[in-house]
Order: sequence, then C-alpha cells, then structure tokens
Amino acid sequence: MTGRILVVDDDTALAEMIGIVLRTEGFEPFFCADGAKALEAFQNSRPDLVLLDLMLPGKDGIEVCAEIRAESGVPIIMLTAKSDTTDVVRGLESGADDYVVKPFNPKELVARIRTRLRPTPAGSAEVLQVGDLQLDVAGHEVKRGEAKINLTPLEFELLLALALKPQQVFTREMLLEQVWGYHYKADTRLVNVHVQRLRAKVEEDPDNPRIVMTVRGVGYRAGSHG
Amino acid sequence: MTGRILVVDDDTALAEMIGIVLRTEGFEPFFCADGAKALEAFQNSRPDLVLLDLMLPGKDGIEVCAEIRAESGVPIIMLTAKSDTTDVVRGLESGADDYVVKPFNPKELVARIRTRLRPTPAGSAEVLQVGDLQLDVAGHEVKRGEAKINLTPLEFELLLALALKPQQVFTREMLLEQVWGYHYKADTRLVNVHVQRLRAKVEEDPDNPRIVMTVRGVGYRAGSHG
DNA sequence: GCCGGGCGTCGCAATACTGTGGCATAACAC
DNA sequence: GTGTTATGCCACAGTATTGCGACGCCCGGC
Repeated sequence: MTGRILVVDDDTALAEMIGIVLRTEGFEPFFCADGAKALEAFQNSRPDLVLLDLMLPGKDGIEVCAEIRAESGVPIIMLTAKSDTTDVVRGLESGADDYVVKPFNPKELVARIRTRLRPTPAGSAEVLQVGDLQLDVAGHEVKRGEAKINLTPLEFELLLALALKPQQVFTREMLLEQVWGYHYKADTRLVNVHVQRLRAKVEEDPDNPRIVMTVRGVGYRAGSHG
Repeated sequence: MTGRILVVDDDTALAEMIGIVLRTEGFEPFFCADGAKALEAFQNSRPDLVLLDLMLPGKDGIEVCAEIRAESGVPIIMLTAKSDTTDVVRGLESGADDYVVKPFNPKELVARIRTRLRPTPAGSAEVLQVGDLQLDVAGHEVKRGEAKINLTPLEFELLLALALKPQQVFTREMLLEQVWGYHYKADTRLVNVHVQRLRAKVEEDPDNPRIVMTVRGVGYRAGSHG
C-alpha cells in the first residue's frame, strides 16, 4: 500500500521523525508547519490522508480540520500533545476521523493510518466484520460464526455505525445524531445505556469488551483489537 | 457474457468512460443523467443490471434504488463519490446489491458487474428453493416435497418477492410497492395480515416461522435456514 | 339473485423496545 | 488518602410494533 500523506505540524523535529517513519513504510510525506498555510498545502499536495497537529501557529488545528473537511472527505488524523479530552472531542466533531496522543508509538500511528487508508473499509462486502462478528447490512443480521445474535433495530444501527469506521472514536453526540437522528443536545446517558445493552448481547465478557470499547472522556469505538 | 446495463449518472464524462469500458467488455450500455427520469429509463431499457450514482439531480439515488427495486429484482450497483458510509448503508438497505466507491478501477467495476450478472441471469430462474419449499415461478406453484400448497395469487407474489432475495430484509413499504404496486403511503398492517395468512399455509409451526421471519422494527425476510 | 373465495380494514391484546431516574462503581485529579 | 467526575447497570413505565381474529366489500360462477 502506498499513499500521499500531508503532515501539518510546527514541531519540525517531530515532523522529520514522522517523515522517516512514513517513508520507511512506503508512504510519501508532505509537510506544512503553519496552520494558515495548511489548506494551501492540502490543495497542492492532494494527499490521501492528513496528519494534523492540534496546536498550530497561525491557525488552530480544529479550524484547519473544518476547512479541509469542507472541501474533501480525505481521512484526517489529529495529533494532540495533551490528553485534554475537550480538544479531542472538538477535533472529532469538526470532522477528524481519528486522533493520536503525543508522544505516540510510531507503529501505532502507522497502524491507524493503514486503517484509514484501507480501500473502502466497508469494502467489497455487504457483510462486514467487527471483532469476531459478522454484520449483514441488508439482512439486519449479526452472527458470531454460525450463532445468530438477536439485536433490536437500535442496537443494530448503533453497532453498524461504530463498525463502519473501525478504530474511529465516536462521541456520544455523534452517535445520537447518526443513530437517533437527534440534531439537538439530548441526554447523552442514553448512549451509555444502549451500549451496555449492546455489550450484554455481543460481548463474550462484558467486563472486558472487545467489540465496543469505551474511550473515557470521549466516547466509544469499535475495533478488532483491544 | 452479454448484458444490457443502465448507467444513471449526471457526470456525463464519467458516464461516457463507463460506456466505453462496458462496450469493450461486450455489454450494451444505456444512459440516464437525471434521477427523476431514471425509473422511466429503466422501464424503457429493461436492463439486466443498473449502475446508479448516489448523488443525482432531480432525485436521490437511494429513492431511485427503492423505486426500481419496487418493481424489479434487477441487480443494482451503487456508485458513490463520498466516503460517507451512512449513505452506503441506506443504499444497501434500500435494496442495492453492491456498491463501488469513486474513483474506481474500471477492471474492478467490470468484475463486480460480472459477479452480479452470473448467479441470477435475470429471470431465467425456474424453480427456487426457500427453506424446505420449492417455488415454481412459471407455474405459480409451491410444493413441500411432493405435497402441493395452495396459495392465492397475492400470497404467491408475496412469497416470491421475499424468496428472490433470501436473507434480505424487506420493509413493509417495499413489499407494498413490489407486491401491491402501491407507490403511495398505505396502511402497512395490510402486509402483516397477508404474512400471517401466508404463514398459516406454508409454515409447519406458525409460532416458530422458518420460511418467513419477522425482523422487528424493520420488516420481513425469507431465509433458507431457520 | 345467491354463494364463496380472495382481499382490505379495524380493533384489541400481548409483547418488545425505548427513554429516564437512581445508584453503585471505576477512573482520575489533587 | 479524599473528592469529583465519568461510566456501568438496574428497574420501571410509556410507547410502538406485531399477531390475530372479526367483519365487510368486491367479483366471478352458477
């Protein structure tokens, strides 16, 4: 797999490190150190994916994210120095697909990039995989191997929303909008309850979820590995 | 292998490209650039397969899909430009058989088309199996082994509609359109009643349906296994 | 005209699903 | 350690969905 990747970060040492890692893995990195010039850099480099630092000189990473998202559906991965969850949440809400907390493990970063570049994550199949589960979208059916799992419509939609973008963190607000269609602020605890009900049905050990995992302070994510 | 293929896309340049590819591969393309006229184009061209853009002027691709699906089981492949997966889901749920993300590899598109045209050469199916039943389409006859089951015309059409796409869930609205021809909103409980009557005749234990199963909150589905 | 099968509509009861409050527990900050 | 917040989880009630019986209409056969 190859891919053009735009790295927007003012920390040139870090950017250089990322560049080396990316080239080693067969990607083609482009760089931009200034938030105000990020959009221009994006238009010039036409990348397949964007790594975007949250704190930038010139223009905030969240603004940049929204700008890019306004004209492209390209995958965006946020880099955040602190684990300040409010920034993470705002980043996700402005259209980022994922985020990585600095300092990060290069292997993990590459893994996240690969996930987002994978040609059509939902891909060629009407049946998509999540952990050890199979989701038949058209048939509204979930199976673990041969064993059918009965979900309510809401539970199915919830799992589907998460499964369509594995590894991506969804805030409760995002889920309320996608699954419930609530465009206004509602009680987010509703999501908790249904995640719990979903887990009770799909997790083999609900205390150690492997399908739907919680990201404290942010929301939930589905993934094939914990 | 040959086949008539209707291409519904407002991007004429792209449509032309697709047309060339299809002709090269021995298919016979027809074109429509307006969502509102897609159904008409479908009725005129009577294609073996439909390529359908998701975002169309006039009428949404998903609406068009539902319309076509309402009167035909023809394979439908969605073309989608955006990576917005929720639309893909709506597409599959509205009856699309597959989808391809733009920009796509022409070879891949042709491969998908071949796959969809192979198993069901559009209407040449004579006897199809559903659970332990045999449906003789031409003879409007249903048998369990040697035992003939008498169904009314409506009941047969209903069972047939479900059996043509086993495992696919049909909403009551879809069935009302496909079986009854109701293009407007009608009382969906009509479907309930006839499903119940159908079950009384074809199910060995109507309390535990194995042929026509209900998917609560969604609709009905026919399955080859319990 | 009379009859009977096929079809559509209505009402009701059983049930499944969903939203909300409350409280226990776990993770985090200090 | 304490205090605070976030999350898990139970219980309950309102609502929506569904199965099913009853009834009336239409229409072709006699």
